[in-house]
Amino acid sequence: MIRSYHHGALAEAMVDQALASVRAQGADHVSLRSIAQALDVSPSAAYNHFADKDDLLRSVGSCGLAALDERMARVLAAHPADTADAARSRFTGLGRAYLGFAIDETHLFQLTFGPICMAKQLPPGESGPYIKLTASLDDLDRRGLLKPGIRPGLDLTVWAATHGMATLLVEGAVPPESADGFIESIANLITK
Amino acid sequence: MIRSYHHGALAEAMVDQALASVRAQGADHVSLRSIAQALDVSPSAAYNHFADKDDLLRSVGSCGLAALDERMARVLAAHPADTADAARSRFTGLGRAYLGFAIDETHLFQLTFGPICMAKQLPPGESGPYIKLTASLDDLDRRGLLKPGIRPGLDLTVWAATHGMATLLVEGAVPPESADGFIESIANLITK
DNA sequence: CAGGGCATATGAACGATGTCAATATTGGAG
DNA sequence: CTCCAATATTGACATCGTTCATATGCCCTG
Repeated sequence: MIRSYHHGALAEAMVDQALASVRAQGADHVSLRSIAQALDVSPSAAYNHFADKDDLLRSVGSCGLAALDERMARVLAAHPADTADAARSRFTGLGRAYLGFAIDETHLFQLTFGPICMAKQLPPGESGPYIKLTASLDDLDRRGLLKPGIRPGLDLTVWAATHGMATLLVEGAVPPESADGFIESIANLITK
Repeated sequence: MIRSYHHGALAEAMVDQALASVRAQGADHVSLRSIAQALDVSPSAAYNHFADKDDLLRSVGSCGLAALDERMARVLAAHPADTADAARSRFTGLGRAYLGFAIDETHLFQLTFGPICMAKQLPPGESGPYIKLTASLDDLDRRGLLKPGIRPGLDLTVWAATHGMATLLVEGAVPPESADGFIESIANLITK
């Protein structure tokens, strides 16, 4: 089939194209129609695979979350897990990966953690990034590297701090150079 | 003039109406046309006073920032500034005001700190809320209540943390009940 | 192999939106 | 009183998300 009437894998193709468009222009400036046009498909074809434009964007957001998770996974794979120094490196590495994602993939970050995707999606407590954060804090705690008595609720505190810094970076409220210092600052606050 | 041809104060009226609409439905679901219709004015009348829809929304965002600043100012006015205990109360009070604004005025918060308003606006380092935060940290520092050596860069760290928690609250990623515990957790991390 | 059903795509249409150009109205300064 | 500049209107355009009726073709049944 040279150019079959049926596309065959429209769903994936649309997510891919939407992902590229979001990366390039940001979710607000991406139209269903332009995505369809890029795939040589009629605009209404999308509705066989997605309920909404928002439904499609949510799929793109999942890719964003996966991309972030992969960055964090790479950090864990790169650092050995044995020494105590490594425990701290793993923690700061995870933080830098989070902020790096925000800096490198501004638009995708905005979609992934924006209102469209956050509503009606899995509780972030079960997402890969959050689990990795929790595990890293547990690791620090097990080795006695945390300041005493601060472990309860620390997940949320650190997550909020990192996520907040990421949004400030994304909005240009703060220059990218401040990212590393911020991570170091967090690490200094929670470790002895 | 009973119903003059000219409105007379369209600019302010549109900001007021837009503010109300944003509070009710969120900035994404507010249209220029509906605002104009609510004021019995033609849609294009707006363009005598605002360059864009975004330009109008930026004015609404300024109101949001002002509302937040007022909440924080009320906290400072309510707490006496003399005792050392009060210094800590002022700090946590400021944080609670910030999160309270996010919880009570979800939509307005999203607009005020969203991409539309953050771009092309005053650097947040000069905004009322940020200045109040800095002053509060200086106060704690002056009284020797901060952990030693952490003051440099603390503004950014605390701001990011609080702002991050606010966005998580706003997106429903975290329940409102966790707000107070979060503030306490931050205070415990930075004070002796 | 024939044929029919079902998932998939099309096309035209609707209502709404942001924006602009041309025109009309008015209050107030000279 | 007259005329101007500010302000509003009208009408139009392109674009958007979405829906409905219709067309297409692949696979499964007989």
